[in-house]
Amino acid sequence: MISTKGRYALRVMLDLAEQPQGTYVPLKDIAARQEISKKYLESIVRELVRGKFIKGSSGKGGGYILCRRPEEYAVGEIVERMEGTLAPIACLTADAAPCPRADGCRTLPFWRAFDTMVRDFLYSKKLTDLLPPAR
Amino acid sequence: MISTKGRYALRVMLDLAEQPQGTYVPLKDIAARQEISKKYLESIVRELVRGKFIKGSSGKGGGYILCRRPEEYAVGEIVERMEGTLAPIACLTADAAPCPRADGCRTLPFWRAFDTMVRDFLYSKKLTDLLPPAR
DNA sequence: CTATTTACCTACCATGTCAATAGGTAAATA
DNA sequence: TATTTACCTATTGACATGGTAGGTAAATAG
Repeated sequence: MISTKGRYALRVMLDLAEQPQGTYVPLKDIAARQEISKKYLESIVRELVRGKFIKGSSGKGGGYILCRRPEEYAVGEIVERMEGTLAPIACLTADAAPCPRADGCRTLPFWRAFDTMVRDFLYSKKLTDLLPPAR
Repeated sequence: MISTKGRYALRVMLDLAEQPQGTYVPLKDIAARQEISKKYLESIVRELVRGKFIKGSSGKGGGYILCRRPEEYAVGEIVERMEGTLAPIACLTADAAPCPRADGCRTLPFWRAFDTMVRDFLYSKKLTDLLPPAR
């Protein structure tokens, strides 16, 4: 299951994509629109900043803004960043120790195929694919 | 991430599918072959019995046996049984409370499409698809 | 220069799940 | 009767989840 971190992050990104571009959007407003605790969103948004997905600006008139155009974000990279990995099993994470049973494992090729399918799907979808068509 | 419950259950089912059909296979042997704690496997196997995937027989000469032919099991039903759900988000579980934000939710249709793709994949794969071709 | 607004940071916490282990009882066979 | 096997309940330690509390730093408006 995708945790709230990944799901909320996606909603924040979509919220930003729907605001007038080029202006900073205060987290307070995002929290209100999305009906998510602002305090909790802070930790999520911080991670998005670290991942160079969005940029923050302090002080009056500050807030957050997208670093790229909405169509340049794949849903997969946002979710992957927040969840730490998209791998369905530990054996397929980037830092997984080589498994001695891997050679004869009946399930490994299956999980690999599953992993590939999930990644292809999530990385093929862009932020704009989740937004209403006309502006 | 798929938990060990789902992954181990799949390995147990495949192990049974690879043994001579029609004979009861002791859990001790499965645990040894799969290198999984027999004690832990007990809880997994119990769930498989409850789900009518396998059948147990006590006493000497006892063990576990498949209820159907290997090609009649979808991987998805095994994993779904063990994990409780295949849904990627809580909103899409069978017992989910209706969400008041569902109508305007930008992400719900996306997660629904994701869910459908995952289910289609997992239910299209049969046990025999994970086994070596010739016997 | 002061007040306000905003981002940004560290620490903490309650709850639940995961992955087991411990220690049995019941059933079937040799 | 002894042995083998399934089957059952309870417990545990570690960790992740989904937050909250209470600040500091930066930027702007007045």
